[in-house]
Amino acid sequence: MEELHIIKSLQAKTVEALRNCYELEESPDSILINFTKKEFDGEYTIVLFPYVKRLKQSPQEIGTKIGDYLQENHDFVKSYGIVSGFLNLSLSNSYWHNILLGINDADSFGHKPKNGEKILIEYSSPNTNKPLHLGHIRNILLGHSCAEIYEAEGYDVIRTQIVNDRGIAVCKSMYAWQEYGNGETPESSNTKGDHFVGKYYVLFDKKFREEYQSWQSSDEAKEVLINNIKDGQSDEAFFNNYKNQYFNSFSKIGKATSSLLKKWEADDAETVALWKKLNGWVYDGFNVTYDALGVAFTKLYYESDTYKLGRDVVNQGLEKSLYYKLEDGSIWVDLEDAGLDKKILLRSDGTAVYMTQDIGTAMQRYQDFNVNKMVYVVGDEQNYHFKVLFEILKRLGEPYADGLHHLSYGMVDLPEGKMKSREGTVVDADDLIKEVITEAAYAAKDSAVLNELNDESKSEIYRKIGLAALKFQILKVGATRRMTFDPKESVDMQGTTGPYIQNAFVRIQSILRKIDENEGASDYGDYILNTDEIHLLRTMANYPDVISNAASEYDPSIVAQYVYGLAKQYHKFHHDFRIIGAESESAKWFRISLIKEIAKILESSINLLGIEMPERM
RNA sequence: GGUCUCUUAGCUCAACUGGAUAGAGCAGCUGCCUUCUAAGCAGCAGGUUCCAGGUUCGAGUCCUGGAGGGAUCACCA
Repeated sequence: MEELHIIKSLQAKTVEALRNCYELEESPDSILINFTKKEFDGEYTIVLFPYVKRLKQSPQEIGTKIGDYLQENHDFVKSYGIVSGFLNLSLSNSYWHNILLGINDADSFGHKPKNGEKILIEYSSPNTNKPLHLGHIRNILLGHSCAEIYEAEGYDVIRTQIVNDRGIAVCKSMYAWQEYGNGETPESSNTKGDHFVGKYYVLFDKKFREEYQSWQSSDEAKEVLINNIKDGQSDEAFFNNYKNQYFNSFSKIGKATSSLLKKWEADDAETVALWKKLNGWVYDGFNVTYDALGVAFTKLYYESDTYKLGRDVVNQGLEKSLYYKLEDGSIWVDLEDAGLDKKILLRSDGTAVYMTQDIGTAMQRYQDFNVNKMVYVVGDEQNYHFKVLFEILKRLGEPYADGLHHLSYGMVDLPEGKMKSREGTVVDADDLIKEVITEAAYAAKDSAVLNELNDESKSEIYRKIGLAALKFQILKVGATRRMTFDPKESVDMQGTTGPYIQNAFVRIQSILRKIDENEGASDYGDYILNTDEIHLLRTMANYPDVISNAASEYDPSIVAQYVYGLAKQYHKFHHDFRIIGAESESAKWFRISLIKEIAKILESSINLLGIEMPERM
């Protein structure tokens, strides 16, 4: 369906015009074509400035020549107008009819055929010691949406995570549960598993602080204080700083926790069983949240499996003298010629650091899936880490090194400022999901349409609407941007929101339900489109490019802006024009096929954001 | 302090990657439901695009300097 690619086609015709009129060879991509501003006539605008100097003619002259050429040689160009340096083209009525037919014929308009390429996308990747929060939601939605977008673009997509299931944090929950839990379980306490384990993580912290507090008045503490305090430092400031050292050197429960970690690393059966039990609860909890958000994964990677990966690769790098070894045995890579620093890859005791694991994991994934592209959806606080990782993989000559991308998204702030777990301002994912659904139900309480439905259908609709509000609010913001999330706005259902878009779809469905399909569409080929219809078709025809653009930018907000724009255009059209009661039979049937396709594109594009359409609302 | 990054209407965000008079939503004010779903539409008001220079036909967008926020500079992950 090349004909549907209006801009590409116009670029090609413009190249042809420049060649035939001026013997000027231009590449199609260099021809700048925009949507015509609404205050001027026309649909597409060719920017003429670039040729003014080279052709030594005025924009008026160049525009006239190209305009005349296009009009004479390509009958789909109906007319043109020149305003300052812009050549505005109007396309013919039959051309727009063909566009609509083409969209209708397309199997799944906007989606590209399989291109045989694979892409792996890593997202979510939580720690297993506390429940998911608002920050994870942004991560998950971005990752899931990118996966959908790449699938639409023709890729095979592997959705994955690296679950941070090991380390001292997990052991804290384990210790606290063992010590204070009295055998309590998520079932016995009727608590979601991740929240249950998170409770013990918090409890650990509380117990530790209590222990630390009382230790501070001991003789031992006084001695430490006298020997280590800096001039001018208050006792309080000293102890605040000393927390980690206390944990490692003096704390009873700190020692107990470290010993759990050592036993875990030594594969102690009892410890591993405890670890598995708690992590199992956490996973049960996470899965509930993933289900609620409608996301799933192809394969999960666990740090407990991968944390030893990468070490032998480091030794290989050492042999190729990509890396060097210090006297203490630690191994480093020097990336200063790439504008980066020196980075440790193996500790002096021979154990791996985070970077090493990531090298090993990337290789593992390549082995597992033979992918040429890998995307990491990780917050922008790790920008430097990924620069280094990608540079190292490049130097190792990994075959996928050019296909690596860090989808670096900005942190989510609240109107009051940053989320801080210490101050209890972290927005819990499950609470938030529940809240938006409740709010959607509340907003619908007076809806005559919905009140006719049974409870099950109603709550399904509330779920779709509430999640749409939440997801759209997050995804409409450019992925790399830091964003402010106002919970009050997330339950807003008016304006630039998910429900606004759903409503456009629902209004179409409502009309289509009233159509008697048996009546049969009369031929509407002679129907003369009005400006609003042409502009709708122009937006619709742009959908494939929007997907491609969103994919190459790794940015779902491009799709979000698009689908909002289409919904907005439709709402106005719906308000201004009658469809069933149109002024003529041909207008009626043209509009019916038009809105059918609008509905399909609205649904298809909002699905790329992980949002579902209700039939009624 | 070094490096990276951000700053657009009262608030939250756009601006097709250098193109026409910088656009939406929210909040505020005003209209429009016996007519296909008003979770809608239309209107009013709101701007020195942080500041100062530079590049060119043309700058919110590019370059330099400055101000203010954020991130990061571990043998943590």
